[in-house]
Amino acid sequence: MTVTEAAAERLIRIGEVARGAGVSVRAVRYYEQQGLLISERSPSGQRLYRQDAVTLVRFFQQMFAAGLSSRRITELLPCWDAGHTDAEQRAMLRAERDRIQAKVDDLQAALDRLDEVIAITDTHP
Amino acid sequence: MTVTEAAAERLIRIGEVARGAGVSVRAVRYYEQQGLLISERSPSGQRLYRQDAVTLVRFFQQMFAAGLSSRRITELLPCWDAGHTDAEQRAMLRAERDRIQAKVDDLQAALDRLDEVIAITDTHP
DNA sequence: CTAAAACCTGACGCCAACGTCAGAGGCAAG
DNA sequence: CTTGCCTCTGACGTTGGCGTCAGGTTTTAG
Repeated sequence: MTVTEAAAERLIRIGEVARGAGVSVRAVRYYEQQGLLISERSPSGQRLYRQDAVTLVRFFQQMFAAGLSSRRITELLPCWDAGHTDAEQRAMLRAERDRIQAKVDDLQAALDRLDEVIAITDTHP
Repeated sequence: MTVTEAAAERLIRIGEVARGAGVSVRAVRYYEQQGLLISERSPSGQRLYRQDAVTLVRFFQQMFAAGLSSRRITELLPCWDAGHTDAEQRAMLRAERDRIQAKVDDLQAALDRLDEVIAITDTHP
């Protein structure tokens, strides 16, 4: 692989991104609209993404599952991309972390209550 | 306390339920509309709840936080109320339990990723 | 008695992450 | 060439757990 080949990375279309990350094409368009993804356009107007977009979309899914909004994710993306962080971003990171931890605790408590009932209903069928 | 006093339990109005459980009055009405709560009515039409409605509402909040829908909760309420469970209900209980467990795992993974970044950004300020 | 606080029934609004439909191009294979 | 799949823009629909406003009755405190 030459340097010029490395520079001219292979670009992929939206369908490949979607299949690769296990989401819908619509979702990928939505992410781009929200500023989470950027794409070049082919002469005919089709979106062309870098290959790491797949990894990125998986990461978005994980953050969504953790309750972060797309807006919050865009605000925190520089922390990954560039390693750049200011005080505000570090504060947001910790706030989100604490929120998720609290959520984990809540879920664990709910889980315990369900397990109680399951134990009871299994011994009284 | 006599038997008749015990039978004629003190009933509370919707505001007391809401304050007691830390939710809005609107939320309590919504729960009733969804079949999660039952109430008698005063001659003038005001809702009168049993005192344990407060505990019940707190429980609903916990289940909502765990991702159960009001519909699902109504389907599982007999498991608490009467201790009655059929095969279908036991299956739902386990399904919800597994779903919550999976969610906990997802959140934990997200938490770990955030902690990674926090560690990095704290050492590279 | 009266004024404030609490309650009632509708009914519309909200938000976020998409789903879905319509109508119109674009692109490789046989 | 045409068939069939992929992609485009734009825009409305969905879901759930409420918030909120309107306009009216009831209860309670002083």
